[in-house]
Amino acid sequence: MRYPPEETAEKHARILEQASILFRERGFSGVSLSEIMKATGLTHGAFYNHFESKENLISESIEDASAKALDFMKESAASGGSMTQYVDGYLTEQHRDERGNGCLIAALGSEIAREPAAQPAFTRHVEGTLRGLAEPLAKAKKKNARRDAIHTLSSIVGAIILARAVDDPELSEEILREVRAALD
Amino acid sequence: MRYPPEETAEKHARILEQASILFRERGFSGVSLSEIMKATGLTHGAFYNHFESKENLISESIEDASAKALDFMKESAASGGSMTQYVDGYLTEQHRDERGNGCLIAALGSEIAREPAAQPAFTRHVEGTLRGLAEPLAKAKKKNARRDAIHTLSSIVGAIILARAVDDPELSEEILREVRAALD
DNA sequence: TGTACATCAGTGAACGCGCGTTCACTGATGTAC
DNA sequence: TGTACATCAGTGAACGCGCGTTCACTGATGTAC
Repeated sequence: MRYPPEETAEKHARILEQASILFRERGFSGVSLSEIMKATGLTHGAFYNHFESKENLISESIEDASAKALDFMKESAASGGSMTQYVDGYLTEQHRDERGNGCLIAALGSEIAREPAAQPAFTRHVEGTLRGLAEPLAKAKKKNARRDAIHTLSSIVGAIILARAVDDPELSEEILREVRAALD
Repeated sequence: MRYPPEETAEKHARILEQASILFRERGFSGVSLSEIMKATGLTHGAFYNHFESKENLISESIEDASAKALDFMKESAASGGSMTQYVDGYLTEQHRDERGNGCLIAALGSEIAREPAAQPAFTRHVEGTLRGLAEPLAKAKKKNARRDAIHTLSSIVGAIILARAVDDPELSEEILREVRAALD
């Protein structure tokens, strides 16, 4: 059945959005195309009208999620948000528990190395995030802006991964709290 | 065919070792039991003479790899190794490229949250690593030994994950170098 | 010490299952005249 | 403006494949007498 073009484009966007949420929640191999299509409200067969393959969807969904995340970062920087504010918002229990809508790097970082198709978009995302962190520091005439951005990003990504991996709620909270304190 | 008990125990240990290498290289769902058994020099059917299930193997292999890693850490601390030395050895291109023999936390951290069976052993491993990092600091009468250990572990885990994920060799080296510099 | 039998860690075929992908078919939308 | 046809994004059955797991069978080792 044929559909109006804007409806098709909207479905394409919805597939990308659901895919990027589910991938962050359960990893690339932990989510099937059927699940993604069901979450979009379609059946699995329709997938290939929108994408060439699962690999293709993976890289497009990272591109999409990255663009949204970098836009968000720029907005918050434009409205005067500091790096400390960004860090404090990042290292929260809410972010820890909302994998699907959270940081791409923390959710998929260790799987990206095994998905060559996703690496270019992911690398651009990391570089964009580093620039977003370093820019305000450089403007404030801080020394070592780039180094601080790299170290801060490594710290908060590592901290969220540890806080998510660990079984013990107290240890998990301690990790978030102490890394927040260390970076303030 | 029956085998001498020591031979059976040795095969059990070899399965654990190969599994922990392959899991670190390609993730839990990226490795099949057949591959692990082939790496051990056996056929897949023999697996169930040694383990109850794949889930069971996952948690035992983490326990095993954790014990080895913590032993190594204690030895290097006993022979006078400082935290800075540990960090500098951790943030190397060699460690980045040798996933299979490298840090458990960096290789599997973001997958552990989806493998409940593996969480208890992993949590003990994180706690043990933090203690191994904090102890020398506390002995040297440093303030905030625990906080520094948590922040340092988060930083180096995050840095290795970023350095592995990124496509661009220069950026990858820059991440390792700058986080080393920031922690010295 | 020798014989008979139980044990049990191997082998490899077979199982059901879910996956990514393909395909024949449907029918509303857009286009040509 | 009305009719005839091409388009194409859906549906859902079907494909081959690799997975985790099971099972009948094998035969050297350990045990009982």
